[in-house]
Amino acid sequence: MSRSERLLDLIQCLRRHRRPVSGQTLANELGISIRTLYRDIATLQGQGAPIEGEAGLGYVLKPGFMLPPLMFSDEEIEAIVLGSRWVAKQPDRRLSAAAANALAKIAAVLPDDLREELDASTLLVGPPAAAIEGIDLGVVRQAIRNERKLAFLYRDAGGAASQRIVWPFALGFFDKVRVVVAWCEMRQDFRHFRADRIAELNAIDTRYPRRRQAMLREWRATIEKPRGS
Amino acid sequence: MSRSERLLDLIQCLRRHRRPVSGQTLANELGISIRTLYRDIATLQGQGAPIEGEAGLGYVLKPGFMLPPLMFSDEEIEAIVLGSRWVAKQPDRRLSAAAANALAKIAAVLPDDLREELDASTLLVGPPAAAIEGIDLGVVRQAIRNERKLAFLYRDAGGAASQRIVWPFALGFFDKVRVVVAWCEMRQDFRHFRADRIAELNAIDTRYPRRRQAMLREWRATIEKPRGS
DNA sequence: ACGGCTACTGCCAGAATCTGACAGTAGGCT
DNA sequence: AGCCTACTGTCAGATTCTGGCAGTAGCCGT
Repeated sequence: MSRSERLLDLIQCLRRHRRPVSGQTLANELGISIRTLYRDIATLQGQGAPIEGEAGLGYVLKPGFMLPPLMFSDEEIEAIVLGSRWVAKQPDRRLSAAAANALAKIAAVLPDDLREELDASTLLVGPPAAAIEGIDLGVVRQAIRNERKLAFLYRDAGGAASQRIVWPFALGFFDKVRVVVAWCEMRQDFRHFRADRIAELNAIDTRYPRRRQAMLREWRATIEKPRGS
Repeated sequence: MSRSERLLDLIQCLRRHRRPVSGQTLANELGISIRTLYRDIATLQGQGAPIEGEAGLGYVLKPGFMLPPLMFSDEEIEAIVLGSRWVAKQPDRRLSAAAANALAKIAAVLPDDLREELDASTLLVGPPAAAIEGIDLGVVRQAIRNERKLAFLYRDAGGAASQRIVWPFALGFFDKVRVVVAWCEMRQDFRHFRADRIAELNAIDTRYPRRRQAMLREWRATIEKPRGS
């Protein structure tokens, strides 16, 4: 196996183990000596891979995704750029910043003439959906990722307000509104909450008792065979 | 310079030259012998790069973008995936297919557990903006890329129809409608055309006399200091 | 404070790979 | 027919990679 292939394999190995791994273990998995492993790690770090080693513990790959070399067609890259621009205009600040960063990273590796074409690109996205949301959707996304409960004050369509504790598992992006999809403890059922009607949002540190993916599947089943509308 | 770096350089070289380049030229640019160049080309082709060589002509890189290894944070990859999903739901069939392909390519290189997370991802995009456009926006995008004229029948807000010949240079994606931005030969001015009011679209094979980017800049200047609205 | 585990570096000889040169085949272009 | 080019095989020398050894330093539990 060539060295460059092995370096990619090494990243995959590090991703498999979430906890710190000793260099010796990695060397065994790759079939190389410990000395060579140290050299490989140094090479990867030199190329910017966020690998951390601590004496007495082992190596960890800081969260992040290393994409290996990939081929995209013109239209595929156009699609990615257009999509990222759309996300960049969303009101969710953290996500929008992430989209802008991703765009910058992609632009940075394109040759000059193509970068210009992207900068002055011909696919434009309309103005941000001017939904004024008082809450930070980043909190919601984090709660979803970590399967944590959320508490907030909800003002429904009629104007009546109620305090809710919910188990969030999805976030929907519609034309004008963003919707938190969650299990509502009060109603004991799946409910959708428009982000612009949520106030006093607080993350609760307790994990909710079900798996996010299972809830998502169940919820999908209920909306895919609708009986009413 | 290490071999793997040189391979990336080789791709950049091929991208710079749009027309076929002889192997000898490339070898000179990279400072290697012609024999080694052949080996490098073979290696790249083995890794899937779309390089074509023809005897008597030279090498061409088929259009497409090879992205070198890139690091993205969790949120950046979430942003890219969400954006691509949005594009995948757009009515422009070719672009939407491209977005789906790009998503598949990204998913293919992620380790299993992360791929699952993406598949059952928690960021959803609402139903496609149900604008029924009778025309193929792919034709418009291609005309923009190649700086070619377009002819179509346009029905304006009042219902009056007129035959137009325009120089398209941008495509705007708004909440519900897509808008072609172009110089209108009839009005001798910049005009916006809603895609759902365009009929009998035909690409014309003649190039329009101005540069797309210059028109885009000029048009931007006119809308950034609006006097009316 | 101690020993065990680990990350990390410098060094060196053998192994593996890469490289350039030459010779030769085959295909496109004028 | 002649020129340019892509491509392959072979081989010796240059380059790089690799594994083992020795040594330094940091984290950990006892």
